[in-house]
Amino acid sequence: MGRWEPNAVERLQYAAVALFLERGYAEVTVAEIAERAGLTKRTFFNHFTDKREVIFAGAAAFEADIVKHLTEVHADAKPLDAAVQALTRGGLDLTRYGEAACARRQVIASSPELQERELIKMAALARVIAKKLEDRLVPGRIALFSAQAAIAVFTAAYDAWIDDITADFATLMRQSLADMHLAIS
Amino acid sequence: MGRWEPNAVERLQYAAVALFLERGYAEVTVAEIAERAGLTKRTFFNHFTDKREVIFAGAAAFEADIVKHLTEVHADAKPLDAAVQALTRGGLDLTRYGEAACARRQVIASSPELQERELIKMAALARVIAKKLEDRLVPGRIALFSAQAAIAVFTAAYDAWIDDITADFATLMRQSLADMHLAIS
DNA sequence: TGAGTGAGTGCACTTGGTGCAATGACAGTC
DNA sequence: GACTGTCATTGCACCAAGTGCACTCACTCA
Repeated sequence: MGRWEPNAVERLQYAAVALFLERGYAEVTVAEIAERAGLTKRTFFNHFTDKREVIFAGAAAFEADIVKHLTEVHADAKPLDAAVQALTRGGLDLTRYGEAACARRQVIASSPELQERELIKMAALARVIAKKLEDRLVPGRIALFSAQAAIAVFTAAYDAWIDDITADFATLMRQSLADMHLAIS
Repeated sequence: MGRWEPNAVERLQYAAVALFLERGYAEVTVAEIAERAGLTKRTFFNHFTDKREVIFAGAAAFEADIVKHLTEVHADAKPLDAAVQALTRGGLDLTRYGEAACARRQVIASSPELQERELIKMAALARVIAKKLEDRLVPGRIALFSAQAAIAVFTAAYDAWIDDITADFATLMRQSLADMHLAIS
């Protein structure tokens, strides 16, 4: 593979997921990922700030997608409902990448280091959602609680969807939200 | 300081917090922490699995404390109320260590790495609480949502208490819980 | 007094991660 | 066709986190 093959980032992500599935996150070195992608360790760190990040490169796009959906939700929706609607639409966008999503989820589930990173990405997403809710004049703490609850609803629904990839994601979200209401009531 | 001075773990924790406050988490090496504690880097890693963990050594005790309080909550309390009561009592136990808690919080707030670790500790605590709620015959997903909501309530109240260490923690928890109910309703 | 225990140590090693200078494929310009 | 600039990629040296293993040595107890 020549020095100037295109799509270095995609090749690194693909190689990383494949190797993590084969041998487990901790057993794979960055040098091995880079080698499989026909690149070097130095190039890996030009594209990703650390080893975990190769799995979370899509998070920024997902966050942007959620924010876009959130701006399109009817202005007088209650904050929790607004956040849940945006996450439902964002989740539906994700369901296009079914098999890749499963592989990714499996890798994350196998490594505490990756779970840490996922939690902080979700926490950051919650803060962004909360900020957008504040733009709708929702008080700060109510906005944050709504966003956090919506993220919890989304995470539960997404896990359920990974368990049965043929299920309808919007339905899973409705069920998850109903359970959240039962839990808080 | 001789080789057999007692309280190696406490000395390492104390040295770590002091150095992190002085120069920031990332700028301090494990070797420096160990040196200030009169020990070596190797000994540090005999006591803590990694550099972050020196800040979270108390988490296991806190978790055990919460579980104990939870078992003492009246059996027919609603799951969210049960979890919130247990976390309120656990939080009150924490308020004894006021100044140390502030320093710790400040260190964590200054480092994304430490925030990641804190999030996973809280997520683990939520799972433990959820499991105990399931022992009360609360359905799995309701239990998890209740526990996560209670943790969110606790975190908000704890942050408020750090802002004003003279405030009554139980009152802050009540206010935080009320806001959570407003957010979900 | 001598064996055993266990906390602490020294050392070599792997791996994640960074700074810096060099390379070389490509585009555009004269 | 030579010249120039750009930028992804690379090589290299280096630091710090973390580990395995053998060793030391203060203390205990028979």
